[in-house]
Amino acid sequence: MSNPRKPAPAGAEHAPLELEHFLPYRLSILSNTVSQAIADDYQRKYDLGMTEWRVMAVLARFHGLSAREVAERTAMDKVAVSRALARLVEAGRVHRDTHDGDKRRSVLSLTEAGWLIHDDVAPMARAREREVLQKLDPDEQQWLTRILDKLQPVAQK
Amino acid sequence: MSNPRKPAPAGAEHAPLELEHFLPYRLSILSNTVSQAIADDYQRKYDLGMTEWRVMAVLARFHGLSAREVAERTAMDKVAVSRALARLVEAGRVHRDTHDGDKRRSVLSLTEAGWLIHDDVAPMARAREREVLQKLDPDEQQWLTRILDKLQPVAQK
DNA sequence: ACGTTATAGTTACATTTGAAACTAATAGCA
DNA sequence: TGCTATTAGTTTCAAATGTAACTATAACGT
Repeated sequence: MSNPRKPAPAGAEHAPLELEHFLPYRLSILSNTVSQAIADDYQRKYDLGMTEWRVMAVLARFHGLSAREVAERTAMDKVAVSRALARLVEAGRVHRDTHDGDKRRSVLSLTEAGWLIHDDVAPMARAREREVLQKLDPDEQQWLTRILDKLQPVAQK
Repeated sequence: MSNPRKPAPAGAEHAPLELEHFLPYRLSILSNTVSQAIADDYQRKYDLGMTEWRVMAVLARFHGLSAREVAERTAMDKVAVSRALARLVEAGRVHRDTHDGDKRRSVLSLTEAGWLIHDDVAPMARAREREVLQKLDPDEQQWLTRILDKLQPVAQK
């Protein structure tokens, strides 16, 4: 497999973008690869989408959230959350009650079945994360955390 | 707006995932935000999708690529490339020839109109990237590059 | 209490995306 | 040469996603 090099443009006053050094491009590939690797673990096994898994993850931490609160915690929009919840409730993985003083709000929690799935998937997800992080030296890991912390506010519009 | 804290689960032997510290989750939000910020610049102005822009970017650097080679260089799959090219050719932004010795292959290049768009969008994209990077100190920028270099192989399956 | 405005959540529609099947052309090999 | 396997690229169908409109309930101001 010889590398099929192609010549750069003739005139070359065009300053084309070098995709492979372009931050947004690199981030997007890395992000997709990492997320996909994890999703592969549970997608087939439980017929569970990434959005559904994220909803389950926050419901595992916070009891009795409303759909809107789930949306905040997952950085998903309310339509995506609504759809994920519809599937999760249908599948008997999430229980949906109505708030006492406000009939608009739902009160959400994992069911027994939901917990079983969570307790299987969460360790797998953590293990995958570890696999990725172990490609980095400890100091690189720390810098990465620090960098993500700094860029986080950019992401939270 | 008081922070609506909710109690952690009672039993607490479930070890739920803390999404906001979970690498894949953070990467995905950051990646989406950054890419979207850039895409907003050209999406409306030129009715140009991110996939189409990426195709244009590699065609600006490498002349006469085939669709498959574009797919390799953009890390997109061939179906996505095929669709992006269909739109670009239709819009008169990319010229599609057939390879001399192999009638299956296309030989692609930007048209005059394509170059005009490229020369407008590329600097905008670079400027946005700079905006993001300037949130980081110089040493953090260097670490980020180094970290991405190290994780790159993970992403290139 | 009443009309207006805002909020929680769902539904509907249009667009995007992905996987698999398909077509056309080339390559490999007997 | 002729048969089979590959490769380039497109089409098709289903699932995922985004936007806007909609329903129901609650909050607010008078």
